[in-house]
Amino acid sequence: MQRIQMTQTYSQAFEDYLKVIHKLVRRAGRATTSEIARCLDVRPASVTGMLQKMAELEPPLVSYEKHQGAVLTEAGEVEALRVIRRHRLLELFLHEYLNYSWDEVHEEAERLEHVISDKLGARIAALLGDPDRDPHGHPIPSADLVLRPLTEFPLSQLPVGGWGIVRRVRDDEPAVLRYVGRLGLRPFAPIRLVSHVALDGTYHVLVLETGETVVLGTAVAEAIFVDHLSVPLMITNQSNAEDED
Amino acid sequence: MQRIQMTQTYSQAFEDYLKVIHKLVRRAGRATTSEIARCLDVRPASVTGMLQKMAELEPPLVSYEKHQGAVLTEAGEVEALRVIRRHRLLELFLHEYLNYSWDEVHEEAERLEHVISDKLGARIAALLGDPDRDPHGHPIPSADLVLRPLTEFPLSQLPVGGWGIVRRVRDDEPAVLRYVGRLGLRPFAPIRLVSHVALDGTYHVLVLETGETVVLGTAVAEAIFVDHLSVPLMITNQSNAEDED
DNA sequence: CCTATAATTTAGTCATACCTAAATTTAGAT
DNA sequence: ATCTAAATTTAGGTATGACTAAATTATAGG
Ligand SMILES: [Mn+2]
Ligand SMILES: [Mn+2]
Ligand SMILES: [Mn+2]
Ligand SMILES: [Mn+2]
Repeated sequence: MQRIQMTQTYSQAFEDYLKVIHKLVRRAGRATTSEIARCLDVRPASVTGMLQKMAELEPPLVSYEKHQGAVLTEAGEVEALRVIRRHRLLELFLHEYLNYSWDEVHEEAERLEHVISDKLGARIAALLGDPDRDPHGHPIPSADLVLRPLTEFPLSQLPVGGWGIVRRVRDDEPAVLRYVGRLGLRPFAPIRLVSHVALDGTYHVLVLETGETVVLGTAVAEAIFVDHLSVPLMITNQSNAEDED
Repeated sequence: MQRIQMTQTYSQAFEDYLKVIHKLVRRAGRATTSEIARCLDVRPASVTGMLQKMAELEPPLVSYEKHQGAVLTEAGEVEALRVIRRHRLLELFLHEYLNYSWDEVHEEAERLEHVISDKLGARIAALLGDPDRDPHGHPIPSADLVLRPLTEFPLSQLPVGGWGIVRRVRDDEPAVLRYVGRLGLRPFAPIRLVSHVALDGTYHVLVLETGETVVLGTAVAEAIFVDHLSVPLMITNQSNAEDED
């Protein structure tokens, strides 16, 4: 009568490694030991040990050769997307139903993502109407684990004078989110990079909705991702990437 | 600027031990090694090791002497009630907002109870209107961790011919919950123990709302807890205990 | 090609939380 | 009071997933 657990389940640690490797592979083609260590705040020696284990599982979650870093296998990709989907659905759920602000959702989702069942994930998705963006604008993999390709790039790479539309903001620094939110730089906000002052590394950005021009440092300008907008309020596409969460 | 984490946090294993010890101490005055082992489905040797650790923490969570079993300390009682509150709030939340039936909530809550923050617990409680019963009728400790004393006793102890009102049902056996629910034996259902057939251990129970008389075996009759009802639809109190979750 | 530096891996520990098998203690029955 | 059966503890292991220190490998400049 009991249905067999078809879905293999992995430890919290493996799931966090998978998410980080997924992000780094997207960004750079492969995930190096030291980058993984930095992202997870563990020592590189610990990463080596974990990569060896993940590569020797049946099926292997990563393809790994000494000194060459790791990439995800098909199985690893699937698991990574499952965790990412749970994470982003949870973020949106906490935001929409439980009064969480966008700077509070990430930390809570970071723990919940490892313990919710497929059933709960599906119920949350249904309640939210099968959404495709989390509160920071990150794309949510579909139920069949397809992740929309990213076209947006850091605000800091917008040409001076160019218009853009905010697509997403890195979600792992609550203080950045609160600051950026206060400035009106939320997903779908049209902006214009008025100028870039190279000598102090600041970006002067017009926020169309408020009419204000705000001044951003490098850290913040690299945490905000935008698409080109040829004319204000007209949305276009383009390609490039780099991300968080 | 960051608030220091005032609230000590314990491992999942410790939290599950605390819940079980709390239940057993309520039931029998103390929690023995083998009872704890049975409840948690681990070996008694593992329990001894955990009790030793819990007793040596600062502050200790249990008071423990070799061969004498354990009781909760003040700190242990507080932590136990915090986990129990999270568990029962989660059960009700899953039931009310996410379409979980009463036989599905326990398993999911069993994992979530260890990872939700105080903040999330408070948001859920607020959304539910600070409830005092979970879907099985179990009392939810108040925000300041007061647990209403239990007055109900197993249906099997109702005198033959006596009226009762269902107060709660053990929640750890989904099949029992589905069965009992189908019979109409849910919290607040008035019933009457029509007869007890000693020779085959069955209980014949009139369910007032349906008008049906159902026949229960010992296992089910001991999983349903009731209060006396002097006359149908008039509620009274009484004392005794024994429980689950 | 050679070397200095950075990245990575290896080796050896530690803590948590479980296990089995063997030894010990307690309690109940005579 | 003694013995036996049940409960409990001790001893010795396993698997995770972290760490440090030391050894090794890769890479880039000269
Ligand atoms: Mn996580
Ligand atoms: Mn996000
Ligand atoms: Mn639990
Ligand atoms: Mn319950």
